[in-house]
Amino acid sequence: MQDTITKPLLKWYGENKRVLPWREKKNPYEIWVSEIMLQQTRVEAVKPFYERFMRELPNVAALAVCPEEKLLKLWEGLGYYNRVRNMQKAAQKIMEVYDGVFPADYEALKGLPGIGNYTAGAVASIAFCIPVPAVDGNVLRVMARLREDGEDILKQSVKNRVEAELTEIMPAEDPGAFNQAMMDLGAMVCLPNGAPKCEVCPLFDQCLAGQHQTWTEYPFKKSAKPRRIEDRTVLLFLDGAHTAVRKRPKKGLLAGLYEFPNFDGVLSEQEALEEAEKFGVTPLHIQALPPYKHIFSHVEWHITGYAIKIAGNDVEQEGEEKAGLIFADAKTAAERYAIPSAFAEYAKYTDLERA
DNA sequence: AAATCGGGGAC
DNA sequence: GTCCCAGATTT
Repeated sequence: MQDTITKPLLKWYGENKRVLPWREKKNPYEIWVSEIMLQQTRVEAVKPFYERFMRELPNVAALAVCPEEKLLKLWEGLGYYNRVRNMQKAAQKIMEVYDGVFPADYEALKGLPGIGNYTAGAVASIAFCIPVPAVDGNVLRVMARLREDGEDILKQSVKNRVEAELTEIMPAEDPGAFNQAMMDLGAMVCLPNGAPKCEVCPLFDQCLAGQHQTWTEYPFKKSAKPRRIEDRTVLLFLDGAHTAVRKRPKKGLLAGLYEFPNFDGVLSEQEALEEAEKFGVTPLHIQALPPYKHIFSHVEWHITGYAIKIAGNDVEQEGEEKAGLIFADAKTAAERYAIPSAFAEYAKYTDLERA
């Protein structure tokens, strides 16, 4: 039973595997960084972030002591920002508890912040040749189709069962290749949307969904709860040289990142001007900006934007803080502060008055 | 078990 | 619009 899957799979992998930056080397740090970035994130999206991150922070020691602002800039636009904060906590733990050496142990890896079953399996198998499975969305899809298993793949019980099944058939020689082969198969052949390429699949002969052409039914996922919609109003303060940003709270959505001042609900021009005055600036003119819809996983922001020209003498110096706002040159702000996409959308209007 | 946490590409 | 991506953590 084992060979009917592993043999053709590994043969296919040897001939078709993708060339990826993190596959060139096998040191645990490089594997780990790639796996964290790849959580819920497509390979093509990760590539440029990975190259830059490895250049700036080439080892555990460098990551452990990196200032948070720099860390967030390196992650800016990648999303799920707790990933990088957890990664730094893990780096610090490795320095302190493991004397700077990555633990070559599955359970020890799972004990590091941000490393769950999947990532522990991936790092253990790829970097340390430990025969443990790495079950991600690709693997769950491949397995559901192979078995025509209609259970909800989001259920923990299903993940546990798939892990157990794979543990039985894992080859001891190169478990990393086996795990990556399953994932490459899911990403390149057993496609999530549209028709899978069953005609080139090395596992077609043992795939029930392939044989019965029932692949549209697998994997099954309980439909997600609809996102709630929130109205927000963003204010872009402009005095000809500066714009205003502020740091978001330490917890919750986009924690610790920077934003343009914004408010719950849809503010009228009058209300926006009143809010502006509370910051101690003198609004001279207000202009509506194009509305923008930003979609997160579980919430959707419908954003109303205003550009508000303020008196030039409101801001006396670069980087000045005033009522919780940081006034800075737009270009400087972009270089210094991590601004997530929802707000970066409005950064393109910072030179509005010069137009 | 359900909710939270980003962003973007493919259809 | 929908789906889903080399998921983990908190509630």
